Amino acid sequence: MSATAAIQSNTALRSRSKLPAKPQRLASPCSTCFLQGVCLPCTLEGNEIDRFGNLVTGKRRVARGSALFQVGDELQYVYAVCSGAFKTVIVSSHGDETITGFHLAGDLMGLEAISGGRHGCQAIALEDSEACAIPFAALSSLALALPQLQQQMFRMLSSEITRDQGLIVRLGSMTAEQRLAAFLLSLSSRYQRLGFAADRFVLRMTREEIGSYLGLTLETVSRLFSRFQQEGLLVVRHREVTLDDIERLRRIAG
Amino acid sequence: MSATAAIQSNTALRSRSKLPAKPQRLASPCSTCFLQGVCLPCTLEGNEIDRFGNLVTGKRRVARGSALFQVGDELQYVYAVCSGAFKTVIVSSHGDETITGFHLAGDLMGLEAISGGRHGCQAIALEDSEACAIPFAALSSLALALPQLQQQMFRMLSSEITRDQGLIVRLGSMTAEQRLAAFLLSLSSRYQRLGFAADRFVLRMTREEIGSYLGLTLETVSRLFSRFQQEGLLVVRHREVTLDDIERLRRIAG
DNA sequence: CGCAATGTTGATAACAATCAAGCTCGGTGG
DNA sequence: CCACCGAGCTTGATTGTTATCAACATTGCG
Repeated sequence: MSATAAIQSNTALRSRSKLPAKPQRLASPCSTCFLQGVCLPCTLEGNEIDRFGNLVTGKRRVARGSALFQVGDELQYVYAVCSGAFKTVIVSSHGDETITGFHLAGDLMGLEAISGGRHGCQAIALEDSEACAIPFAALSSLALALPQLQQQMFRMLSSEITRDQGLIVRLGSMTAEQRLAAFLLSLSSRYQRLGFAADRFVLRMTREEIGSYLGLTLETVSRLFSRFQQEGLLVVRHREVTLDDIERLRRIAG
Repeated sequence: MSATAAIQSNTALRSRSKLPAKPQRLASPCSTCFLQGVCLPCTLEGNEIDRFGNLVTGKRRVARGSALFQVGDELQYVYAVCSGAFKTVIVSSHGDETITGFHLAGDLMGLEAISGGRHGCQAIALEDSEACAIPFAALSSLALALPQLQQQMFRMLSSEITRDQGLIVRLGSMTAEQRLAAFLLSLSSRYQRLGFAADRFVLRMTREEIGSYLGLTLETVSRLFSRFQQEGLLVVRHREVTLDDIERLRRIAG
């Protein structure tokens, strides 16, 4: 196993799912999922989790580079990332692509489609990944019966708004340096939340993808990584990043 | 009445509210509101509208420049703009302000607070305005009983996501020129939706506020207005804008 | 192994920011 | 009623950050 793989593989969380499942007849996928506590149904209890889990008809495997859903696809499902990572991309009328988000395990995707009934972006796997498909109509119906679930859905939609507005602030009024620092800190805390190290992780995306997300060119991103390294803020080797001075990164990010 | 006022006052829609209300005992505020068809309860019917309207305990008057809610305020209400206009502002740790949205009649504000329980931005009136305060807890409860209402809330949250992601794309990958063109077109269609002219309106915000929203300085915004006028795209006099070539603006906006 | 994809670094250019000066308009007080 | 004042806006000169263009290095996949 390479050093890189040792830093971060899914085994940390995965191993939990290998514990013997409770001998329940109707055990739903969610009741044995290693993402309990992070994923959508995290505020549900016992029997509610099963009712929710029974909605989740299929786990989709998505190969690196392929799409989980496409722009224009009718909204049938919202998706929860089980493993791997995705990017969501908006394609303009001229064909240029902007990445609006990176999505790790436990993140929900496709919420932007609820208003118009069709997906307004595409979700592409950054590595071989899996996502749970949750039929939206059934999810809404169940949410009428489970107040906790409705509340959680409101919260997740609202989180997406909060996240997007954070990005708006960064794009609108921060320098390239501040944006990259904030991006790295955000990744760091998300990995930490998933049980990984906060100061050492592997980027799942290219410099160009980071640039697209941050409104910068890939050259600028590359130069900034070099500069941050020179300044002793981090060590970067290809996609492997070690944050050496998180406090100073925070000050830079503002 | 000045020429400016004639172009756009609320009388266009207001007059509807002067029709005699149905002689219903429990007529709620919403059943006589001139924003029916635009506002949150727009998919509800008859009796449902009244149940919804009874939640709306108070219409808040907000003087130009004052806040409807502040950063850190506990989420008690979400707000629907009745008249006037608001901006929502995020204040960074360094004290600099970024405008994340402008809100006209029928728009909902405060949705970003659902996830964290506290408002993450402040809403400031751009002119003397009114907003309906809707208690969020009661709204959620009612949504459990009225599937149409739940659905509409999901849709409005999702619209906010769509709107924010549109702004992300503009900030991340469009030139100053494209951003301003897109901004004007967006205002245009929103005014049209409210029953006003699409090609002639009064800006409710300063150049500086437009700049903050678009990630530009006020000077750049001012120069762009001048250039657009020179190029025959529009006529701008102070806050009064007439769009003369919407088609070309669309091509610029991309 | 070879090639395409990805990443680094340098030189130059462009777009928008900053700094600066003066204008317009509406409100206020003499 | 008029003059003054200040907020908001316009325009010009200059600077600076980041984009663009270009060359080359590295990597990993087929």
